[in-house]
Amino acid sequence: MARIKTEKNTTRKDVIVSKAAILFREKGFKAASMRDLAESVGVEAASLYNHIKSKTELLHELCFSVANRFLQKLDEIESEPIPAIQKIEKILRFHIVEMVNNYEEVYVSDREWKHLNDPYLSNFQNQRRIYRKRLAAIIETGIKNKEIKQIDAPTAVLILLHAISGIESWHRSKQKITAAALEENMVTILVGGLTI
Amino acid sequence: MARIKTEKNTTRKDVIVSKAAILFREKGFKAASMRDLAESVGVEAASLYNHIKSKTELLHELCFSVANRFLQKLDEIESEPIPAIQKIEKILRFHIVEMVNNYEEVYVSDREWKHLNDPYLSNFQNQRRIYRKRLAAIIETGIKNKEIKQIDAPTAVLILLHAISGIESWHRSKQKITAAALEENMVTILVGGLTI
DNA sequence: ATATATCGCTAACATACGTTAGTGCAAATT
DNA sequence: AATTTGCACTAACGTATGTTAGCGATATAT
Repeated sequence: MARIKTEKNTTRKDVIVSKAAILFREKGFKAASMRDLAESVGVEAASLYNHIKSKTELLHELCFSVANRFLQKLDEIESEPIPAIQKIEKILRFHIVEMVNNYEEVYVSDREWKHLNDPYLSNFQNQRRIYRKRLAAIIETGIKNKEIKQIDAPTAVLILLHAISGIESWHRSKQKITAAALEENMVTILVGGLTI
Repeated sequence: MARIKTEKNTTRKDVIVSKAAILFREKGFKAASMRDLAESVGVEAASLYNHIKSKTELLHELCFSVANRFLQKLDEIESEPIPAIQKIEKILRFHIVEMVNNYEEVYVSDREWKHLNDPYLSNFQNQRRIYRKRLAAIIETGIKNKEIKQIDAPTAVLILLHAISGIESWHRSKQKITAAALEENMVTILVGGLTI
């Protein structure tokens, strides 16, 4: 009877959640079974339920912890007294760093939220919609101030966010450039594409 | 006993495949059941097997028909005697139009190929890898010819392809700009971001 | 009109799944 | 040292899943 090993300041639940992130990314939420998860944690499937309420709870946990991190950062950046295009660049860099360092969670939150159940589902979708609107508003400001090309702001947001999720391919690729180089390249192309 | 209705030049299998595309996009491959599909086709689940071999066959069909269309177009564009940046723009526009008009299939091919089985899986992954390398090669040429900024070509490819998959959000959004406007905006930002 | 192939139906299968109940050991608390 | 709590185990449940078998009706070909 080997217990789940925890490091300092991590509960057993944390261990399960982060193993779940890996699994959900690899296989997708639906295709990843609780028995898979149990194996990767080193325990029987039923034992997981001493720590979590349900499989979906794992997805909530992942999706909302990521969403909250991004929302908080947006609050912070929005209130800084800097030009719109610099705000966009900061947000972009934050997304990139998050996607590089917290790959599994961020990826799952981005791709698997469909499998949330109501009321969490509509909640998440709302947050997402609002988040994008706030980004679009920053871009609109940048357009008005002639920092940014005259483009459709929602389209620009969509490009930015999805381009970032492309870091998935970087993670999978064999011959990776460094994370720093990746960041600079992405900023060059994307901020360059927006700027007049 | 109502038969599956077919239009001219479409087999009953075609009907099933295209309904499957819709369903696989909505719910994901794993979460979409054959009983769901049967309902959307207007038939009992078992009846589907008079036309298809398996659920996975539906995914093959979708993934490879999309992949082949893109490969063929790339062949065509690669051999045109035009500057690299114009090739990239043409490919970009093709992707956008495909994603707009054949949304369901293209989306499924892009997001659900993980659930293919070998040997189809490795096959598909190979095609994908090669496709991206060919795009990267075009970009490299553009860089050498000083049409394109000095950037990491694979990163540029990753941005382009993933940005395009963002058209998913456009499809879902309530207040859509026109497809033509979407295309122009995307080209402006992305080609603009690459060009010196 | 008759024969044949097509195709949708019902019934059922084996399997995989998420999850619960109940037991007993080991760690934490007193 | 005694007691309580935490946690992993085995066993099993109900349900949903992909798929097959076999029957009968309808459309197609002769």
